[in-house]
Amino acid sequence: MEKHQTTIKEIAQALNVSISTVSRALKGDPRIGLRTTQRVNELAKSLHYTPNPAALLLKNKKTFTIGVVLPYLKEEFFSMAITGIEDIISEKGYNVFVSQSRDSYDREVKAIKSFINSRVDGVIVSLSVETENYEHFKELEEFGIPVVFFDRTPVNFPAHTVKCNVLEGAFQIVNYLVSRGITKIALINGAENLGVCIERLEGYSAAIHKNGLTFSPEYVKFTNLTKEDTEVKMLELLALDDKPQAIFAFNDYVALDAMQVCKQHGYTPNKDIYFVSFANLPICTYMENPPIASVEQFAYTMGESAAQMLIEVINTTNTEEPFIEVVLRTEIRIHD
Amino acid sequence: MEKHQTTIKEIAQALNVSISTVSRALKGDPRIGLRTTQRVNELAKSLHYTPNPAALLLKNKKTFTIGVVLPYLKEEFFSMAITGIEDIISEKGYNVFVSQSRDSYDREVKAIKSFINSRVDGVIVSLSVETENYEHFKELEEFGIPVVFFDRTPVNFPAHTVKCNVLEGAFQIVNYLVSRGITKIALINGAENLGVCIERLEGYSAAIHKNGLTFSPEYVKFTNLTKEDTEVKMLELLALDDKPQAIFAFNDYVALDAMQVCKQHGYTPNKDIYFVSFANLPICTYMENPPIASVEQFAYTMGESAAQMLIEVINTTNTEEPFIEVVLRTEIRIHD
DNA sequence: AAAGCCTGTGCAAACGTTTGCATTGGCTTT
DNA sequence: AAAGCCAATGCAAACGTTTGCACAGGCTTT
Repeated sequence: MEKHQTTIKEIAQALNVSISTVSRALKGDPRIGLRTTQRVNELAKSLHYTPNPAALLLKNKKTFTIGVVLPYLKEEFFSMAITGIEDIISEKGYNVFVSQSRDSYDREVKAIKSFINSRVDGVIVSLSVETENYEHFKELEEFGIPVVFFDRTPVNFPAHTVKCNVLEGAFQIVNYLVSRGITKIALINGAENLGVCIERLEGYSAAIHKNGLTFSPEYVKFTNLTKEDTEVKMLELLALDDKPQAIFAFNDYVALDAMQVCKQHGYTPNKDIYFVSFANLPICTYMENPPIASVEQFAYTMGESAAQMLIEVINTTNTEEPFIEVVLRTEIRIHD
Repeated sequence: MEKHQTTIKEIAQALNVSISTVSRALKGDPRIGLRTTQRVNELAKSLHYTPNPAALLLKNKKTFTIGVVLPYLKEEFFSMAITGIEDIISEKGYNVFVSQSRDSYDREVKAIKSFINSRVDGVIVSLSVETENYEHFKELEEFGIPVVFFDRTPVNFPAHTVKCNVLEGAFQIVNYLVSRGITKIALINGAENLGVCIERLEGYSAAIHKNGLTFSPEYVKFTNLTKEDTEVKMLELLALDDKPQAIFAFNDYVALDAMQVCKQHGYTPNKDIYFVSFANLPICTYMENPPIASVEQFAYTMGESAAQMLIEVINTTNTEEPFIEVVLRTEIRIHD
């Protein structure tokens, strides 16, 4: 009903001073007399005055809004990351637009365009599996909107990034398996266009070689992360003459999907076939049979760190800064 | 680097016409000549013109932005609901601000205040467990910002709401247990100030009475939804002389926490003690031992429906509309 | 007592749009 | 050939702020 929003002008009229006096009084400008400043602030408070953000933007060219595009909120890794982002960003007085790409390139592009339209001050992205083309981020650049990528970062496209040391994590976890006497280790990786997948593969093969094992291409599968595709790839592994003793999965979701296939075919996960993965989702603590080890991803920290970095970049006037890359340390967790 | 954003004014100068002509041409005003309209649109496109939202807001008093506050994104119910919201809202050209209350009243209030500051066109809320006081929503009302509540709706506070028929669902699921010959049924409910909890209790006791069983107060517990509190309440139930044969949990998360306590004390869930719950999270399909039955919550549909309702309310000029209440039908799912 | 100097305030332009109300000029009427 | 008309366009105010500059009046200097 009371659709009315108080303006500076009304305060000015009520107090019989000029608009500029009110404006200055509200931000504590020392040129305004103490008495006036007080009266203005009191009235503003009692009238529930809040500055109109549109007017501010028009003057300041700043929306105090950032956009976040990530694959799926329902994946605990991402919902935790966004919590980290939210905590940092809201502390600095910003708001967060959230958009899910659901691993679709088109949705990701649409989200970015919409962020451009609403003139966000910056964008945080974790790429969809489908994304191979980075034109939409170049467009962002043309508008002077900075971007920070986290976890799923682009390949051959210099940018501000936050990720964990995937290569090292993959290396360590494969090493761990070998140390337990397991030598036939398969990898169910994500799509090859994601940097994090390439690094997993590199870490995996480095560990294989370092331990004097032979790298078998038929042990390396790529899934597009859907349950269906993961099932297909797992079945292929089970159909091999020389079945793997352990599966290193792209993340816990892939591991869970793969484990189901095992069960359906009479194998007991982590007994007949061991599983390890990336992510270490809290939800796994509820499982009967979680992967026996996983590489911690520090989702919350990654979100915080990306947000922190974005704020810094936004506040940097010098536009020709070099790109910042943060790599979080690696930790592997043993679950049994 | 190219921080510049094209304005209508620049297009006007380049084409040697007035600003108003450009403005009208861009929106296809029939008063502008075909030739001019074409030239304007071409240039606008090649210059990547997008209208400045601040200027639009200043004129139209509309941000095409809505705010969503909900407890935890990491709970699958909420992340699915927000997907439904996003789908509807983005289709209508709106953007979504997301904020998590993490079941804290203070955070919820802060989120609402921040939405007021940024002049969102509407707000969708699912209450925190702590919320008993609705002043912050009254403030929203004073600013003429409509609110729609979903799932966790307020008590004794008339508002637009979307929820499922919790009472009926609770009734049916308790009935189901009784039909399997189980008569000693405990309820681990959420906090009493949430309407959805009151309804669970009502449905539970209705089913108890209808089946001629006696209602035992010591079988009814309230948890603040934290793992710790749920554990305490579950232990209390296990300590009873007359232990319950089945637990009806507030939702799947509470059920999972309670089941862990069972296991730690040597009881096998769904064998020694049966579990049923609300929510039916997809993640439960990965569990060894999911609750044997759950009440479907239709998270995505609820989100869609809330968003749809909000858009309608926003577009209603008549501010004195009665409050709309949508109640989704109930379905229970049997898992064994 | 004139000159200068603070202190406190106001004016008006600017930000990028939209829109009610002119204004222009060519064409059709009579 | 004057009057009138319509199509096409332009002017300027308004939305709520910020801010460089100007101004008034009282006070201190000489």
